Amino acid sequence: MTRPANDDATPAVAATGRPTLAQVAKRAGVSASTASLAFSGAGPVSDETRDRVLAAARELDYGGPDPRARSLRTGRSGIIAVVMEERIRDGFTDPMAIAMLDGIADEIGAAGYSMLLLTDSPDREAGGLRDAPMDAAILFGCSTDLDPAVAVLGQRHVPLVGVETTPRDGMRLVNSNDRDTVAESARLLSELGHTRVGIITLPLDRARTRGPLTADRLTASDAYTGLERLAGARAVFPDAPAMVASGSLIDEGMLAARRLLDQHPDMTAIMAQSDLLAIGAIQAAEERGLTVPGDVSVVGFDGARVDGLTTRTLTTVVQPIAEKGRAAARLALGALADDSDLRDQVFTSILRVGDTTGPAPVR
Amino acid sequence: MTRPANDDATPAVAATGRPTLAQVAKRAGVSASTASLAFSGAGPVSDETRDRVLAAARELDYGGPDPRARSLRTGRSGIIAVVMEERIRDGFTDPMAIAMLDGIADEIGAAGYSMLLLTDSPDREAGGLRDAPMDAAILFGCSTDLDPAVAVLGQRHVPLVGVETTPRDGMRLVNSNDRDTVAESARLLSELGHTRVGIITLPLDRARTRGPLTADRLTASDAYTGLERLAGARAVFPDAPAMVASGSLIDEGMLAARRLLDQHPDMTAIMAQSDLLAIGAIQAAEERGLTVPGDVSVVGFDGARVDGLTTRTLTTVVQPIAEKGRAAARLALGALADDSDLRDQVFTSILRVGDTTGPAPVR
DNA sequence: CTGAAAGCGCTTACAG
DNA sequence: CTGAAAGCGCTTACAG
Repeated sequence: MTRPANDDATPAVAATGRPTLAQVAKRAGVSASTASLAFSGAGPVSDETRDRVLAAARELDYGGPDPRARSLRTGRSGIIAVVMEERIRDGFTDPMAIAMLDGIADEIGAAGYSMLLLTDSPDREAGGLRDAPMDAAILFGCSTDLDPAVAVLGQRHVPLVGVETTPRDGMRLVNSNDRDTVAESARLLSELGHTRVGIITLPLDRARTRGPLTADRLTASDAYTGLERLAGARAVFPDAPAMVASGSLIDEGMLAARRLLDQHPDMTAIMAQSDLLAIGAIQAAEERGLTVPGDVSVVGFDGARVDGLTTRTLTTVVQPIAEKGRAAARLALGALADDSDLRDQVFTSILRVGDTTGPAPVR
Repeated sequence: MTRPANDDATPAVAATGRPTLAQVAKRAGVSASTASLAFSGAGPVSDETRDRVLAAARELDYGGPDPRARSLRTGRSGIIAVVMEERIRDGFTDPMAIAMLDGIADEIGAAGYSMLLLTDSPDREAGGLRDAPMDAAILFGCSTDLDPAVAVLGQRHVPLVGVETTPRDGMRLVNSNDRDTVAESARLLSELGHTRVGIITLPLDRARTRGPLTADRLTASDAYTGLERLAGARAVFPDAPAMVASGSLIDEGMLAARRLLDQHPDMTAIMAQSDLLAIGAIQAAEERGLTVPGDVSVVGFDGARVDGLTTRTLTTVVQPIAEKGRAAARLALGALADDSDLRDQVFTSILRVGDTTGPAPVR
């Protein structure tokens, strides 16, 4: 196997240092078009020719067509961005976020796309929302303050899909009927005789401020998920006091429940906006000698398996989280394919009664 | 403000449907080069000209230069890939993975780069490792079976950084001295009089097979992290029985510890390869009436705060996980900048003695 | 089945 | 401070 001399006008090495398709074609003695076809399989190429091209590629250590050039030419980058509003650490603290991401990755990967993880900081000078290549974007998080990101991406004409967000022009939506299902779980409590009920909410602002939910904070918030679930609870218990957590964490649930129980010692039920918060609430109740559900009933939200806690079955709302992720991905992919029957999707969550709710105690 | 008529040869609308820089330049009455400069700020442009260009962009609803074209021209995509060997759900179950990703995102974002999340399936037809645009890649996970991914990426001439992986040609490394620190924690146990010690390891194969660690499984495994930590423990306790967990989870720690304690009722200490596994081991001990550290000492690894468990301080090895992520990102970024003082980095983890270890009980 | 040509949308020397 | 020209590396009609 002697290597043919490099005796042509094409530069021996591209500016980048990597070999190019043109060089491979030349060495294989075919045109660039044929070489391209040999790699993509998009057109008819004889086996013999294809072998020659692939051999030449091997000899030149060519790793395949450059995705940058390809994406310019085809108009597709093969990238779907997932935009979260917070740092990775915060966003992924919530197991629900992971599960949803998993659903997204699943569907996107199957379609040959990759997932770009972006943080919502439109002020950042370069990179990120403003500059990253993407064919579509999925926005999610705890749903506060998405507007700047939407503006930047909208101006770039990137098709947008929102998960659990306020409806917006030109943005497809994936939601679930949280408000209704939470109301249903509130009615369950009501039927069990509970009247003094407390609420623990997800973060309601970007700063994740912890503390009692005042009227001011309520009007100032646009955290879709938290507000929807709150509305569901208050549809049944209009005056229920609420404590805002700074994240979906067991520790936060404990903190919030302690304050709730301090301020309202006669409280007989707690509605938490996530399972982790609910577990924290149970721990807080138990640490002051209250039994669940004997003295206090606790309702959660999510229906996730929680690592390390196999002892009890939470009364909770089970949401199809991975399926929501998959639906968001399909919507994003569909927007690229100009799929005309793209429609907003509303998923149904289901109330699952476990062993953490019971009749209100008679005092 | 009347809009000038479109009276030129440039097509009114690009093939993609989005306006182009050329159209903006034309409308502003400047050359494409000047328009480009107005956006990038890379050269001198008079304020007046820049304003005209930006105004034209606004009128045409131009969202800024197309990243695809830019990246072809500049040779940079602005993307750093992070490659995990498993599905998102599995990879991110481990809070350590999240913390590291956070460190990576931090550093990458500050440099104007974005993070592409890839799963290691080199067999996938399109997309992913083979086709996604990227300027460099960081590989991590529980470190099994990275070779195919490395081969694909290497052939594409993508600079590679491995975190906790076996050294490989042409790949920068970020590691920590796990083996030594685990050995140190083993010596602590030894000095406390423990001789019958059990080990709970991280997954040792891709399938995350759970169960006793046999000689066969040991030789078959190439899970860098787990093997290193195992070697540290066995340096002090050569014959310590080990149980392989299928993930870094409290539940898994419980399962493994139960089996360990069943098979070796006289065991007085358990070394777990993660804090979550250690917490599970504590729960397993306590559920059979053993006290920690009275009857059984437990050592962990990671030094992470675990949500919902504020009651005790684990004896563990604290590793600078986010810092490792940042270092990996700097290495990747450095490779792009042809930074010549790029060197493999070895971090130091530190043994932190908590309240889960004590003298071996006299029986 | 193969090749010649055009062009995706930009940025960067270079000249003025 | 501004413009004309070249070219990044591909893929896709189109013609043969």
